[in-house]
Amino acid sequence: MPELPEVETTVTGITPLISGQKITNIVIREHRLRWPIPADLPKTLQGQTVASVSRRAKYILIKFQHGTLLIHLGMSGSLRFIDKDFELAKHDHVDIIFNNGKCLRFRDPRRFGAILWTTDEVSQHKLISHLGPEPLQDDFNVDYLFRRSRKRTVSIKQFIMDSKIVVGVGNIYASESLFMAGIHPTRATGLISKARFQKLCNAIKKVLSLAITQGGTTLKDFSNSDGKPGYFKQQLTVYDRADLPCKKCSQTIKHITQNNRSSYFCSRCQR
DNA sequence: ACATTGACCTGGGAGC
DNA sequence: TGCTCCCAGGTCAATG
Repeated sequence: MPELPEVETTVTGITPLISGQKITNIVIREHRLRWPIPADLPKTLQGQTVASVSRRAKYILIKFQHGTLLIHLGMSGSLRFIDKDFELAKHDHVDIIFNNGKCLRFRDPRRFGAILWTTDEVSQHKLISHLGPEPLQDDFNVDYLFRRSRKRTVSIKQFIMDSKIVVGVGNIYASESLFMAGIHPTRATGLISKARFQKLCNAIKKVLSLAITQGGTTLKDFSNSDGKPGYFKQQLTVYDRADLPCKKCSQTIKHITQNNRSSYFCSRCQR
């Protein structure tokens, strides 16, 4: 269930557990993810020590002396830190095994995720180089957002979900942020005032950082066999609340489809 | 450069 | 029970 907060939580969770640990082996049971897992990955990483763990957009970056492992969780991926002999489940595609008997296990039923190796500077990587700023950093601000928005005809929801504009705003948090900012999801991006972009920018930062806080409490135990699906559901103000009353004004929440993705909004609170 | 659409996968739930 | 259909938290590649 990975949006940015889930990825961030995963990174914070596994960092102290795998940093400085030496890989003894990598077991790949299924190579066919979004792109094939490199067949020589076990050979590449055997005996190597984890130098650092970080995140860029929704990519988990595990750095070694001579390169970086890029992991993306796609729609249904997860990483768990467990004993290497922990019972295998369906869709447990990859084990990264450490010399302390522990294991980072990648599970991904839909196989939209990715595990790739690069020896280049990560920021130059094909999947990373075109990405926009991180939403929680200072270069994502109203001036930037307003400048990029001019002459754009797409709806504001599509715009904030465009990773070239800003990374990490997935379908849930797009709806949530637009509600908080009081902006209708179909509104044409190029016609929105700077004042409203200020609200939107603040909302995106607020919604994501709040969700990260929540994720940190519910997913903190990475040795558990299972994550907790829907943990954020109680916090949602509009997402997946079609036909339910708006938490602010009681108006019925509406559901529409934009570019084949669900959008939820309150037609009274959002204009 | 921008906008739109299809593609990649499996699983779960609704409806019959 | 079982079938079909639809939906799902992502994002790249191809096309106009």
